[in-house]
Amino acid sequence: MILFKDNNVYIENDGTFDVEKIFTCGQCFRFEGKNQDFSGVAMGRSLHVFSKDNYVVLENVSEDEFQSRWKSYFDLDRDYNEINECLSVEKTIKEAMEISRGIRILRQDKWEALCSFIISQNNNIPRIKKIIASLCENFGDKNGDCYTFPTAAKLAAAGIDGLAVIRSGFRAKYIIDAANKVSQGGIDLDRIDSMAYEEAKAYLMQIKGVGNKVADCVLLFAYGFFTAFPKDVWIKRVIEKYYGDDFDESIFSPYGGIAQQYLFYMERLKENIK
DNA sequence: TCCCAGGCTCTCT
DNA sequence: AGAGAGCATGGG
Repeated sequence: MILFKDNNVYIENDGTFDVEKIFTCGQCFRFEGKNQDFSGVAMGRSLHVFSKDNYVVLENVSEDEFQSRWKSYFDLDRDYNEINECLSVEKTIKEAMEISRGIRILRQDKWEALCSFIISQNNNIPRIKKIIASLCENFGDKNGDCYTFPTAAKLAAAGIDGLAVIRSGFRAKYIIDAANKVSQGGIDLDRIDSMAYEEAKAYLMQIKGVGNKVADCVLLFAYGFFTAFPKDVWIKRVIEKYYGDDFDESIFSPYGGIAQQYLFYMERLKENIK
C-alpha cells in the first residue's frame, strides 16, 4: 500500500524496505545518514527518506515524481519476500538473508553507476564516497543545495589533467575513457537495455578500466541484471570461508546478484567494516 | 606506521 | 591460460 499525502510518499513496509541497509550495503555512494534516516542525491534530485512507524517516507516527493523516478529506483515492483523464498537453497545464504532482510537492489543511473564502480576498484568505500562527492562538486551542476552527477561530456571536456582535483589516482584515465566513449557515442548505455547478459558485459568491458567485476556491478545496480554476481575481495573471502572451490553461483539463479549483495553485507557486518 | 581497499592492465612464462 | 607486478591515494 502506497499513500500520497501532503506531498510526501508513504510506502507501507512489510520488512522488505530497510532504509539503513539499502544505503549502507555498498551499492551506492551518495547517501548519508543513520537510524533509518538518510539523505542524498540520485537521478539528479535530492531525496530525504526515512522510516516512521511501519511506513517508509519519501519526503517532498509528488505522486508524479514517485511514479516516474523513485518507484523504479527502489525496485518497488519486485516482491523481495518471494525472491527470498527462492533463495532459501542452503544454510549460508539463509543466514545472510536474515541479516540482510530489507535490502533492495537500487536501479541507479547508468552513467553514474558506471563511473562510480570504475572509481571503486582497488579502493575503500569511505574514499570512494569522497572521490564521488568531489567529482560532483567540481563538475556537476548545482541544483538547490545539492550537486548533480556530472555528465560524460563534462568529464570528457575536463580531461585527465582536469580530473586531478578529485584525487582518483590511476582511475582518472579510466573515467576519461568511459566519458569519451559515452559522450561520443562509441558506447550507448541505453543500448544495453536490449542486450542479453553476456553481450552486455562484453560491451561494457570495451571501456578501459572496466573488467569482470566492475561490469557486473554496473549490470546489477543500474540495469537489474540479477544474474550478475560481482566477485570482489569480500565475496572471494565468503566463497573460501563458507563454500569452497567448487562454488557455483548458479545455485542462486536467477537471483545471484541479490544473493551476492546479501553475502557481501553479512560478511562486512560480521567484520564491522565501514 | 603499514596494510589494504567492491580490480584492472600489462608483461612474462 | 595463468601468475605476478604495478598502479595512486588515503582510510583505519
